[in-house]
Order: sequence, then C-alpha cells, then structure tokens
Amino acid sequence: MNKNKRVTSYDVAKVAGVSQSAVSRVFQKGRSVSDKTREKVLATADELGYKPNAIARMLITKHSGMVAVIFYYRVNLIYPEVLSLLNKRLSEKNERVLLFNLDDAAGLDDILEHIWTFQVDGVIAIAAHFDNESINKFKQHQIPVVLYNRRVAGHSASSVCCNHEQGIFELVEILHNFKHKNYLVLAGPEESDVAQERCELALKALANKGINNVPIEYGDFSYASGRQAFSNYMASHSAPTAVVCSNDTMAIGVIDEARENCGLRVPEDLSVVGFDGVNAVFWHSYQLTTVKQPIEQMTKAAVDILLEQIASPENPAQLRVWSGSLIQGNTVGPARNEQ
Amino acid sequence: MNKNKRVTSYDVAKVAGVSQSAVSRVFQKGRSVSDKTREKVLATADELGYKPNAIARMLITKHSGMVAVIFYYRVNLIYPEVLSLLNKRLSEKNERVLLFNLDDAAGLDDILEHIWTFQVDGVIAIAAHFDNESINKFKQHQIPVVLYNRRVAGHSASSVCCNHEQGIFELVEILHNFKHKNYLVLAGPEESDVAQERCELALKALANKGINNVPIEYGDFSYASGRQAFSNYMASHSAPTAVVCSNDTMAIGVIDEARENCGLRVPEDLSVVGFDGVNAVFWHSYQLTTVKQPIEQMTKAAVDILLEQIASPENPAQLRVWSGSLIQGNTVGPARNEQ
DNA sequence: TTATATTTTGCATTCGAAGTCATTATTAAG
DNA sequence: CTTAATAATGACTTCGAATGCAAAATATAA
Repeated sequence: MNKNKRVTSYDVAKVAGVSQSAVSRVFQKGRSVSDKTREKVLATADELGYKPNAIARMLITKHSGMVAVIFYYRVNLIYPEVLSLLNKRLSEKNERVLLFNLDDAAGLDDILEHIWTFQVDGVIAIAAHFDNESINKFKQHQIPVVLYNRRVAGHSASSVCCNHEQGIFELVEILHNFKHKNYLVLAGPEESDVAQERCELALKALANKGINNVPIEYGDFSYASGRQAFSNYMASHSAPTAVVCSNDTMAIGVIDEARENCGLRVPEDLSVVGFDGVNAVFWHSYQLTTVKQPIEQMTKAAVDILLEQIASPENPAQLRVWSGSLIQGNTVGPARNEQ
Repeated sequence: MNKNKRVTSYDVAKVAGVSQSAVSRVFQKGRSVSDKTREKVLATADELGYKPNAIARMLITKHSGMVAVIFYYRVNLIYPEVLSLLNKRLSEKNERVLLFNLDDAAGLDDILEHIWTFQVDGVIAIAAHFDNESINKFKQHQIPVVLYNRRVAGHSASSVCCNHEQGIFELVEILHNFKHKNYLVLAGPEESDVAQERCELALKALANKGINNVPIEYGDFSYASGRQAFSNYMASHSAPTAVVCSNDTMAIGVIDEARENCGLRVPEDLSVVGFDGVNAVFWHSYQLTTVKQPIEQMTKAAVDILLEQIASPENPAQLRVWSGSLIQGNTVGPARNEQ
C-alpha cells in the first residue's frame, strides 16, 4: 500500500478532489473550511494515513515547535526531575524539547551553533553559566531565553530562581539558635554558579551572626565528594559542630563520614544542613534538615515566561524568585558543649 | 546590521558573487568546490553571520538529524543517567535528542503522532511498553527503533537489554546459599514490563531452588512504596528472612521500614537485595547487595545499533543482552534460625 | 596544438505545507 | 428577486537549502 513514499497534502487533495490549500486549511485551526470539505479531507487523510509534515511547516511558518533545553548534567540530583517537569509543561503547550547536554565535551559555543541552525522557538538553560555576551547572541538571533537558577547581571535575560539567600539564612538561623559557633562550610564545584552563590550566602549569613573566618571545603556535589571533603577537614582540624552543605547529596556524604569514620553522632555531636530537597532527604537514615526548591512553581514559571517572550519578543525580561520551603529534619540539634 | 532578516544562502551567494548552489556545496562535505570559491564563500558567510538553516535542509534531505527518545519517567532512578549518556553518545554522532515523556497525560499514541510528523531519523524507547502493533507502525513509517530494556516477541525490533535473569538468579543464589527459606518478593508497578519481568524471574529463580508459593507485594519503584509494601506485609504475616526487591529504591525503603518499625536488623534478621545499582546503594547506611546494570555499554550499543539501522534499514533487527555486575553489599547474611 | 577527461559551476527544480489574493459559492438583508 | 456581505475555494508563490543536469572551466594526454 504505502509504497515507500510519504503521503503529502497533494496526495490527499487529489484523492479527495480538492486543492492542496484546502487540505492545508483543514489541518490548521481557525481557518474557514466548509464542513463538507473538512469531512472529505479528514476521511481521505485517515484512509491514506496522511500526517502533516512538521518540517515543511516549520520552514514556512518559522516556528519549529521546539524549545532547546540546555542541561548541565554534573550539577545536581534534582535536575532530572526539573527536566521531566519542563518537558511535561512544554508538551502541554505543544512544544517539544530538544535536549542539549552541556558537559566537558560540548562547550556552550557548540551548543549555540546548533541552536541557531535548528531555529528553536526558545531556550531554557538550567544552571548553565551564561554571561552577557552569550545573552547578546540570543538577542541578535532573536531567540528568547529563560535561565533557570542563574541570573545574569543587568537583567538582560529572564530568569526563574530559587531564593538561595532566604533558604540559607533560614538554615543558618536555626543553627545559630542552637548556639553553634564552630562551623564548616562545604561548597560545591567552583565552576558552578549556583555552588558559588550558595557558598557565599552561607558565609554572609554566618557573618551576620558575627561568625567569621569560617573554614571552607570543596566538593563536586556528589556523595563521595561530601565524604571526602569532610574527611579531609577532619584530618587536620578538630570537629566542627555544624556543617552547612551546598547541596543535599554532599550533606548525606558528610553524615555518613561523620558517623562511620569520625565517631560523631548526628545530630548530637554534629549538625548538618543541606539544600535542594531531594527525595533521599526523607529517608529514615538521614532525615536531613534542608530547604526544598519549589521546582513545581519554578518550572511552570519558566515555561510561562518563555512562551510569553515567544509571543511578544519586545516584552522586557523578567526575573522571578521563589523562596524554598524549610524541611525540618533530624540533623540539627544543640551545639555540643565541649572545649 | 542584522535587519531582522535571517541571512540565507542566496544572500551569501550574492555578496560573494557566486551561485546559491556554490554556497550550498561549501557547507556540505565531499562536494567539489574550488579552493577559491570556498574561501570566498566562507569569508562572506562569516562576515554576514550566515548559518545553514537546518529546517530547510531537513526538508530536502529527509534527514532531521534528530532522534526521538521516549522516556517513561515513573520507572526508575537510573534512567535520568541513561538519558544523559544517550544524549552524549548521540551528540557525538551528530544527532540531537528530541525528548518525549511518556506519562499518564501523554499516551504512546500521542507521542507516535508527533514522531511521524517530526520525521525523526530514529527512536530510542526506554522501558516503554511497545507491542507488535506499535512496532509495525514504525515499520510502516520506516523509522528505525531501538528498545531499551524491553523486548518484543518475535524480534521485530532491535533491543538492548540487561540480562535480568542472570542478575536475579545470581542474587537468589546468594540468598539460597545462606539457607534462606522464608522469602518475600517485592514487585514493581504492574504496568511496567521490566517490573513484571523481574518479579517473574525472582519467582522462577526461587522455584528452581524448590521454593514455591512465595508471597508477593507490589510497589511503584519508589522508596515510600517499598516501606509501605513491607509494612503491609508485616501487618498480617510473620517476618520473612529475605526480601527480593525489583529495584534498589524500594529495597532501601524496605530496609528503613524493617529497621525503624519492625525492629529487624539488616542483615542479621533480614536480608534484602535490590536491582539496578543506583548511586545510593553505596551509601554507608545501606550498602545494598544488588546488581548493577551496565548502562555504559547498553547506551553505547543502543546508539550504535540505531545508527546502523538508519544507515541500512534493511538490516535485520538485533538483540543485545548484557549481564549486570554483582555488587556485594552488606545487606545479605545467613538466614536467622528461628521458628 | 588539439582532443579528451575531469573538475567547477550555475540553472532550474525539488522537498511539503502555508499564506496571498482573486474568484466563486453561499447567506443575509432589503 | 436583487444586491450586498460573507464564507469557501483554488491557483500560485513562498520558505531555504540540496541536487540532477548541462555548460563552462580547467587539467591531462597525445
């Protein structure tokens, strides 16, 4: 039957005894077609197995129906979930996700080259480092961008962010109320803007409480690096009473290292806080005190803003920030009174 | 400068003083162009900021340079990592990933409709339920498919799979050597083929050891469901000595439930095994004995096979199966000798 | 030098749907 | 039953790159 040839609108037109334009109109909404033709066309389309060719449509309409999502895999456990939510929301709005993985192999420039050629309707970039120069390229190519958890100075691009400051201040407040004095900050990888920000905010929050010169260790957001970092620190220092970690996974690493190799109980001897609100923080062995990013709202807003910018590119960039919600776990307690 | 109009090959041709064909040829490899024209064209292309329009190219060449990845989010913690690897491998081969999320909202048929219209070069379906009917549709549309961890009867589609049988038999072997007699099987969601398969294999492996009538509880692959299922079972039965779980996350749930609410120690009172090899199995509090899926090899093969099928569609479908690797954790021990 | 082979080049067409515009069919109003 | 207004239709063009083909330019051989 289907002799190796794709069925086109012309084929349908011929069989249905109408013009190609008529077929085209039937498959667009809000176009005037009589019920009679519509019926005829739909019937033969069904019979022949006709499906409009999205590529041809893209070429003429200049809308690809695709949104590029730039994804920085290394960063964080919650981003797969973010990706899934974004995809869901975009599908609902009839946009497909074209995925780009920003890793060591593929630099941002490579990805951008592809994005231009694919004529995507818009871009959502998750926690990727964008400077004003990159943003300008998007402006030139007239492709709207929304940054997820990443701001660029000068508000030249829209972004949706979790309010790291509020979250971290809240966590530090709790620790401070428990009279902790002896802190360690466990930061994320230096190339990550989010990591950078969280680390600085932790230091700032502590400074606000009059606590300065807080030691910092670095990890890469992974469990193993959390353990390693804490182990490193303990090799040459006495134990802190509180560790502020830049994400949950490292915090869990710290807890395990403390319990297994340092003979420290959590929270009796050591208080630990994280950030993100990954699923594992609820697991019984950890019950981490942390802040959960409102990814439902953030992803929804990212998509809404992007679609708005696609519809009205002249609209100004907007920034939306959400507070995270505190998860009161079981990893924070009164400072151990030693020394 | 860039007056709102995309630069086309015609623009470049005009400025460079050559024909559009010449410009086109410069941007394809293996086409005869003199060095002189190539240089001229590249220079003006660069000057004007010309980038070939991938959409127009797709239309004429009938290669979209995109592979659809169908992703069933619910299933499993390791799939985000699988997705990331697939994306990486496909990028290396110059194919982009067009992402489709199979969830309750979007049925397979919806997704397939989109896939036809987008003219993707091929499809990789992760643990999604495909029957022969769906496969035939792909045949009709002449789009190669590779199934990931899912086989269809009759070898009509290529697939790459983890050898669940070998893995589960190995785990059961270990439990059996520890003289366990009192088993519980914790199965995954009924709509998942992988879950179904793992459950049946566990029963089969146990039957091979002469152990029949093993009770089954059902979860949805999540931590919470693992806890719930074990709690349900314990409400009306005496404790088993071994639990065979259909994935790691549920296994971790079982461990926590056993420890927290049932007063059972793992592995002294209760042995637990999982499947997949997610990162968390190495966490100190769990150290789950499980089998790790060889996702590196599997994703590589999936991409290789797909590209082969794209290049030579007449090639027969192939099936490749890998054994998982045993992770000797600390959640299996001798059967408690009670009763 | 001429005849022949080879490489470059441009013209014209193609991919498949959508949009413009003029024409025809239909409906509503007078 | 006209006339005006509206709806439906088809012929033709467009989007932007790729490609078959023939003509032109160049290289090779005799």
